[in-house]
Amino acid sequence: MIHSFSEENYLKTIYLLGSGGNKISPTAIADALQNNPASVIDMLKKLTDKKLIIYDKKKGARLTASGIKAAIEIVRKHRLWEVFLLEKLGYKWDEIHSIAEQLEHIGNPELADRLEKFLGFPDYDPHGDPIPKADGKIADAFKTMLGEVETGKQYSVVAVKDTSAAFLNYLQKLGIGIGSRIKVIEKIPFDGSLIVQIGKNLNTTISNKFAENVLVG
Amino acid sequence: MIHSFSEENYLKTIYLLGSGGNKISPTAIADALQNNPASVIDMLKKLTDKKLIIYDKKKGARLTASGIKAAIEIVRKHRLWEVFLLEKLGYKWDEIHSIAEQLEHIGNPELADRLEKFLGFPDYDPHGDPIPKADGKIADAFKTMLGEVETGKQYSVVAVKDTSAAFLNYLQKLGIGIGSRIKVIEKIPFDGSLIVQIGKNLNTTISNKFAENVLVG
DNA sequence: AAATAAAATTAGGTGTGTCTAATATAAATT
DNA sequence: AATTTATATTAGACACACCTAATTTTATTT
Repeated sequence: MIHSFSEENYLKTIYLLGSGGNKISPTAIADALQNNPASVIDMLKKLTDKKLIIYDKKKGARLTASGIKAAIEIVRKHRLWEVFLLEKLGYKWDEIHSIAEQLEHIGNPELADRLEKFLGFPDYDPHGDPIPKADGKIADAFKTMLGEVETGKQYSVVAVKDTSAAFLNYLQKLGIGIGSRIKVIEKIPFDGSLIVQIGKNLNTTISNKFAENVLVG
Repeated sequence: MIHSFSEENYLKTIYLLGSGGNKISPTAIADALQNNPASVIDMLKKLTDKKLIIYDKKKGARLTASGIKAAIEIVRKHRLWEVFLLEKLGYKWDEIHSIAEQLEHIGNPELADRLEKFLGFPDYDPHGDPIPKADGKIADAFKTMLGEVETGKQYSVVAVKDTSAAFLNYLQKLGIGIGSRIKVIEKIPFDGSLIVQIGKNLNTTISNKFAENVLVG
């Protein structure tokens, strides 16, 4: 089954809104898609006809099995392309999302699998979101903040939350990137500062605020 | 200036048809695009309004300076993505074109340059067509058939023409891929067969037909 | 419960890019 | 040159995905 660019965006949006457990209303979708509830209703009808969703005014929109399958494929491609853009093309964290929103719609049956292999089967994208596997299985969202990990244990940086230039520059200065090995040596109770070990560099002190923006696993 | 997916396809088509030196008529474009001359006329009007082409019934369609610039950008992206798909994702020669037709429309100002750098600034795509540089400069089409080269001189395989499974399997069996070093030792006048040296393997005999489908430089 | 506010829906319309069918123009053949 | 054939063009229509404005339904206040 082939879906249009636009249909794919609706499926993805419904899927992502659904993970929050909330009711997926036309207004919620319109809000996410930055368009009009009337447009959403039109598309909900079309997706219902194609048996990709079930829509009920009370319960909102819910994906059918084939709708979930299609949505996960798109999310999978999106997150794989994000890894590619960051790791291979050197884009910054805050630039990859919008490009991946285009790339996720490229259609070829083998593309996701080949890309995944080329990237070394990454489990998480640079924002810390799990990359669905070819069979549709998805790991738990991996979102442990550096500020919350156990002292003395070795972790890998899997993603960052802030995308400001100031933050990214500071990351670079500290020599932290995705995949960097990091260990919290000591937590300072007074202000939540952390004394950490980054790779081989011993005893770097970082602020609480900084630690909240680094996701590790 | 941002152009639609469809406009980009017209610009690219006009550009590629133009390289043959022929008059670019609405029917020729419709033929290349597999659509209707009436649709083409509509689009020619739009492209004329946008000053991307000049259309004259007698002379056909011709790209303006800005039209050429836009077209070359698309061709550049197409050919870079083809290299990526072949070399990095391991697609076969005959699979990459249709995927690149989609990828060429991904819009981001830095994408072509970053991709080009990642691929090591390739000069030709896997079909032997030159990849336009960032400044729009394009090398001569590189299309010397193995059957026409000088005896005794070392060449590199830059592309292949045939895309059949039979041909590609045979290529693999002979140990020939893009970048393979090849030297013609002797040409047999009777049937045009060639005795060649592939890499370190001495004295492999290949047919005339085979040699016509291997492009070297 | 009535009034008000918010959300869902319908009706009708728009731009884009396509189409078919009809007509006009140009080219080729006799 | 007249006829036939091919090409170019116009006119009108359609699917897609969106829009605004009006209406209905549902939820929230009072």
